Amino acid sequence: MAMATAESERPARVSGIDKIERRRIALAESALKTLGELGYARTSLREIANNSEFTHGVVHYYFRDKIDLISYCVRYYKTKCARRYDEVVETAGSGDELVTGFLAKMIQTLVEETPMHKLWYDLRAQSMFEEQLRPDVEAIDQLLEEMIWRILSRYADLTGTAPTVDAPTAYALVDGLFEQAVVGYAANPDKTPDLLTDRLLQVLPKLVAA
Amino acid sequence: MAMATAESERPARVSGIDKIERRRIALAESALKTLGELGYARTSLREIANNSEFTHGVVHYYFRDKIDLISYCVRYYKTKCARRYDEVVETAGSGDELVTGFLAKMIQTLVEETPMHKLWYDLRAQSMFEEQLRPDVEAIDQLLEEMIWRILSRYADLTGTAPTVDAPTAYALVDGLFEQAVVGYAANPDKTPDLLTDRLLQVLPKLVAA
DNA sequence: GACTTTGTTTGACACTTGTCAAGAAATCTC
DNA sequence: GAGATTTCTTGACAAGTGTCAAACAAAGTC
Repeated sequence: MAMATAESERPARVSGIDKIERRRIALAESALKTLGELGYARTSLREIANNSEFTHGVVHYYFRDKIDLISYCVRYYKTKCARRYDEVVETAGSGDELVTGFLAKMIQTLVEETPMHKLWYDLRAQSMFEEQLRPDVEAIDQLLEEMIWRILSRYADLTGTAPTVDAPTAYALVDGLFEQAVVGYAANPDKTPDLLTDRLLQVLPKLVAA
Repeated sequence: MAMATAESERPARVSGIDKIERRRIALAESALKTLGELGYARTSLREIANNSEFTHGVVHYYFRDKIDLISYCVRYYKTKCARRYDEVVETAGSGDELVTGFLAKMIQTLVEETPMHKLWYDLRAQSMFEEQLRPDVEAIDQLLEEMIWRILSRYADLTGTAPTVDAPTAYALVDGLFEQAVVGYAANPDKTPDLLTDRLLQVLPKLVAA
């Protein structure tokens, strides 16, 4: 019973670490589901535990505190989302094909993973008030910026042009449109995907030039 | 004791409704101050009351419940922010002058009213989870969109061009850049204003064409 | 087998939250 | 002035929070 307040002490067992990591992932996945539905502010550790196969005590066995859990969730989440368009970027043979594939994937994730995107914008807002979230949020933002930049660069390549904005600008623009769509999706799930497509089609060509 | 003497501050007689409205505004202003600092999630009614000259019971005398207060705050806030650039739009005599004035005002509000902007992005995120906030948030979004559109239209006029994107698109783009700046301002208050200026200068000309 | 380590449940703690109500104080009405 | 009305304070409430720790179960080790 010496480890009740688990500091930086680690159970020195390799297979154990693996098992621990597995549990943490399971907890994180469950937490992400709840977080995506309720948002950061309204999600409690008990609620997370309730929507999982574990009890609320287990959460504290695997995570130091709430921020530690959320932090882990955010980091886990980021590994799943920033490579979403890689295949499209690599396989597209023309500018049009790239744009089409990119838009299709973006609409797909907007529709199928709405809760995750809502959570992301929520967490980014929370990071303005909760310093502990900032590093993780910044890291994801960086990843997303690079993701957009890969797409824009490739698009320029395929169309024999060059980007006319830098990476942070391109990301902010596309992200602005996407966030607008995520927010609007709640009120208008039917129209929103087409609107987003339309708007991106307006904008993308303006971000490159010969 | 203090009764007979100085009453310089107290308005002698105000009609009941007016007085109530005055109190609500005072409460709202106090609440906005606290909300801007702590964010929606971490702001309690008691905290609001503590940072004001009232006690926590008064809040419930003037507002039905918490959402009623926040709602009122949001509506009060919106009346103060969406006309921020009107003077610039009306007085600018050339495209350059308009852009310069617009950028100056935007940087100014970014720096001087950071908490309000943080709160706004927080509240917009919360509205995705809390339905009662949605109507107010939508109304503000609409106002901001119109504000941006007035600027872009005028800019087009002054430069003998026409906008090449529609109003929602223009708003999403500018808002994406501004939100990026608000989030970044916490980590990097020195560089951020210049970066935002630079990025807007990159983008604005692309939103009009002859 | 018995013993130790690891994992889990359960229940408690101290605290904060929104809400409300009873009464005090100030204000208004006559 | 006295009485009625509005405004405010205070204290309480039930519910929910993060956190922790002691009892319990399981698994691993000798």
